[in-house]
Formats: sequence, C-alpha cells, structure tokens
Amino acid sequence: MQLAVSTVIFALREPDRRAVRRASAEDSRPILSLPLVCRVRDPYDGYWALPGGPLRAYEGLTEAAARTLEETTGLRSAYLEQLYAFGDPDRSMLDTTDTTHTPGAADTRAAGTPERTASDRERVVSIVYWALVGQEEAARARVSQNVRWLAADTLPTLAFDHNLIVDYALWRLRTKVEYSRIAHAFLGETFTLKELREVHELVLDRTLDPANFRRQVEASDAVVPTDSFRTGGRHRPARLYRYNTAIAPVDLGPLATTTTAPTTPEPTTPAMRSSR
Amino acid sequence: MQLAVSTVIFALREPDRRAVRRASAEDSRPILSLPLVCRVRDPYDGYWALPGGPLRAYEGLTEAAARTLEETTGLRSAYLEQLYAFGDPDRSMLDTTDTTHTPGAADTRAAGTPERTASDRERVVSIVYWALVGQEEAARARVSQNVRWLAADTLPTLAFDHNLIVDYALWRLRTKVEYSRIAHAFLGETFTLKELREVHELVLDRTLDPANFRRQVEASDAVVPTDSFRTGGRHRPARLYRYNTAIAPVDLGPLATTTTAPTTPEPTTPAMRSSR
DNA sequence: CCAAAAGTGTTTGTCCTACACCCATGA
DNA sequence: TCATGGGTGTAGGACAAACACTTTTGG
Repeated sequence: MQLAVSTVIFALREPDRRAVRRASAEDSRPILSLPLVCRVRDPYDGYWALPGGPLRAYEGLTEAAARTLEETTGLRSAYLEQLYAFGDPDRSMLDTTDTTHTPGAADTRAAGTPERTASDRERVVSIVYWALVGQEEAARARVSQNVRWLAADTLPTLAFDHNLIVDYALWRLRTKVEYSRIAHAFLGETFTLKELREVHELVLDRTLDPANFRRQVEASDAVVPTDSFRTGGRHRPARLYRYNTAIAPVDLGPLATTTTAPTTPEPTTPAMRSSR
Repeated sequence: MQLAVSTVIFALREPDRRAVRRASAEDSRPILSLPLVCRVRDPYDGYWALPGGPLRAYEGLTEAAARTLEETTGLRSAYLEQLYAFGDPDRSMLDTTDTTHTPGAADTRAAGTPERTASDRERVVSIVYWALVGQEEAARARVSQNVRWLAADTLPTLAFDHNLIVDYALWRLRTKVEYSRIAHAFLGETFTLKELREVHELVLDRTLDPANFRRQVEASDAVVPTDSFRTGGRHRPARLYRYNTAIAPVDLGPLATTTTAPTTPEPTTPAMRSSR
C-alpha cells in the first residue's frame, strides 16, 4: 500500500501559439490550464498525469502538496486546499484501451517522474489537493520536457483516474468561485474590477453584468480600493483594488485555524429563522 | 506509516436516563449523538476515540468506513460521505495534559478495539468519513461495554485530534443541512413535515417557521407526499412524506456517479447571468 | 467630438420572513 | 366545544437581474 499526494494546479495562461489558430484570430484571452507530468513507467507509460509523489516521513499533507507543486512548476500557489482522497482498490488499472491521448507525449518523456517508485500494480491511495496560481507567477513557470500545461476543458485521456479527479477539481473550483472569494488568487497584488470579473467569466464560462458584479463584490468586502488607477486604455482609468486579508477567504469551518487563514466566523445565511 | 479510516457517526437518540435530570423534566427531545470507542492501548489509553481501523488490502475507502460502522454499532448508515484526510506528522502526540475526559472511561474498557495494531507513536494518516443513521436504526444499535453514544455538543476530551475532527464534521453537517437535503437520513422510510422540521431544528439548534419550512421543502422536490397520515395526536392528522429518490441527494459533482447516487445534473444557482 | 469603458441609478421580479387565518381531529 | 397542531394566504423587505444613464479618459 502506498500513500501519495497529488495536486491539481490551476492557472490562467496565455493561449499556446500553436493552439491559437483554431479560434477566429483575435480571441486571445487566457485559458484555464493545469500542468501535467508525462509518465515514464509502465502503468500508463507515456500518458499525462497529475504532479505528485509519495508522502515523506516527516511532512504534513498540505506540506507535501506544496512541495510537489514547487518541484514540478517552481511556483508557490496563492491558494491550496485539500480536494479528496481517492483509494479504490482498482484505480491503478483503469481503461488503458482508450488511445486518444496526445501523440506527442511519447517523445517528451524523460527520467525522473516523482510519482511511484515501488513495484507496479501496487495499490495507491492518493490524497489530492487543488491549487490556484497567480498570473504573473504562472508566467514564469519552470519549463521542462516532461511537464506541460494543458487546457483544463480539452484534456486528453490521462493516467489512472486522473480525468475524474480533474473533473471534480474543476467542479469544485467553479462552485467555489460562485459563493466564495478565491478568484483573486488568479491575479496579482492589485487588480481592477474588470480583471476580477474576467477571471470569474473565464472560470464560469459565461459573461457577467459589470454593474451587478461591481456591486456584489463591493458589498461582500472581498476587496478594498486603493488610490491607484490602471491607465492606458482609451477610456476612463479603472481603480485598482487589493484583496481584503482581514476576512477569512473561505469556509473551512473549524479547520480554518489549522491552515493559514485568519480566524473569522463565517456569516451564516439567514433562512427561515425564528426565535429560540 | 499507517493508513486508517475513521467515521463520525451521527444519530438522533433519546436522551440518556441519567442525563435527563439536568433539564426541566419534560424536555426529552432527541439529542444529536455519536458512538465512540474507548481506547485500551497506550497513546490515549482510556480516552474515547472515533470508531475506525486500518484500511484492508482489497477494500475501498467508503467500504472500509461502512465496515467499521457496522462493526462498532451493528448498523448501516442512510448517508455516508468522505469528510477529510488528516495527516499531520504530530497528530499522534497531541496534548495529553488535559484530564477532563470522562472518569468512567477506565472501567468500561475491554479488549478488541479495532483501531491501530502496530507499534505506538507510529505516524497515522486518517481518512475520515461522516455518516447519518436513521432513528429506528439507531434505536437498535448494538450495545457494548467500550462503545458508548455521547452528545455531540458536550464531548469530553477525545483521543488524538478527534475533537477537531468531530467539530469539523458537526460544522459540515450543519452547513449541509441548510443547503442540501440530507436531514431525511435521520428519519425512517416515511415521516411528517413536522418531524423533518424538528430534525432541522435539532441540528441547527434553532426554531424554524412551520409554514415557511413546508413551502421550502415542497418547492425543493426533496420529498413526495404519500396517501398515509400520522394520527394519534389530538389534532388534525399530518400527511406522511417519503424521500424523493429521483433527485440526487447532494452535490458531489462528478463524484456522484461513483457513489450510490443516481446521475442528475445539479441545478445551478442563477447569479449575475448574461448572454455569451 | 467620438468611441469605449468606468461607474451610478432605477425598475422589476423573485424569494424569504413574519404572522394572520382557516381546517380537522381527539378529548 | 375547544385546544392543538396541520395547512394556506398575504403583506413587507431584501436582493438580484436587466438595462438606461452619466462620467472620464485617449484619440
């Protein structure tokens, strides 16, 4: 039995030069992408897989996720949260029959995938994290021959059950963007409300009303205005905002104190309240 | 390194005869309780702990949770979901200095706690599940000398980090009751809306408006009316309802297909929608 | 001046809350 | 018949969606 920690790393990246031809030329908005590692061992040899590796003796789970994130991309994430533990006995031997995986995978493989060192077919329980990386941070991601960033919604067949895992992480990201305040993790230190809205639009894949978005964000206290403005467009400059660190970013309940988040009680949604 | 699976099992149980004296006599509503196992080994010897045990070679994680649940209580749960994986390196050696744990614990211990068979102080990663058990099911729970049901909100100091785990499970239960439809799992096959409302009130610890609760539940399609009525009170009989199995009970996203839930797309919350 | 995006105001509809009110039953 | 809870109606408030409108810049 092996215990591994893997991470689904999301970032908004400029579209690849090769892939940009498909669209109508000037649609060059960032694309929700994630880095994958090409396997060089027998189970799923040549397939892409999530970055990860075995848990070391004296490190915590979150620590291990941050470490593998740094090892594969050279980056630190602005947001890191546990996703789910996958441990079905047969998840090492799923359908290899599907051959729709990227053909270029075979020639990019190299030595040193950190995942799985023991004998094959051994059972692996994976504790999976998901992470968000900022734009500037993602721009200077380490390039490597067997690490590649792929678009999240047009993935090939991945190794093991990693397609299911990415789908679940995507679902969690989209769900959480709607009710929590994590979209800023995709941006830099300061940002305009238009930029923040575009992150929401890219993640949720639909347009949002600028006026209503502005009001909703301002009412949530998620951001605080600065005195700076973003100029350069041929229009009125937009005010820059900064993420409000005084409020807990997410709802982890009692677990919020054990992570990096400051302790702040979550506002309860009023619903059918009465006396008592 | 050990990998264990533990489960936080919730049920609404009649208050204990001994504990009923504290209240003003006729407040005998059910109490949110969970079964705990008394440890008989050195780390936290005599303390109460969550039921669980090592993951077996050929069983899935959910399978292991259901098995330990059956082994400690003899029951099957109406709801079972993964909670979190706890794996900090130092969580086997937390504060033993606190001695506020129940004094009667020492004399109820017996041989055969299923948890942890290897040498002490070894690192343990626990994948924790949480479960809901129906009222009738909970009433015929197996009694044992080193298994006892304790009230969820007045727990003593538990072994390891199990207090934190129970707090988190409680928070998840309360959060999920508000937006999902899991409260029926505490009840039997059929139930009145008053009974379902009382479950919500007990879990959330506040009263709810009966009229609004009725409308909200009926609008959510969570239950379907039957032709039977609950008679006996000196008032108009109440219609019995049944849980609507045609709709997925919770939001597990892509993971819903891997569990027992039928495949039904989750209705998205409309918010700031526009064209595209 | 004009185009374009920043930012504000306003209407409309929907949902929740509180609470008044009728209905049906057992004693 | 009356007390009790089952079940319905409805006015008021909060909030989101849609969209008209004003403001401020670059060309």
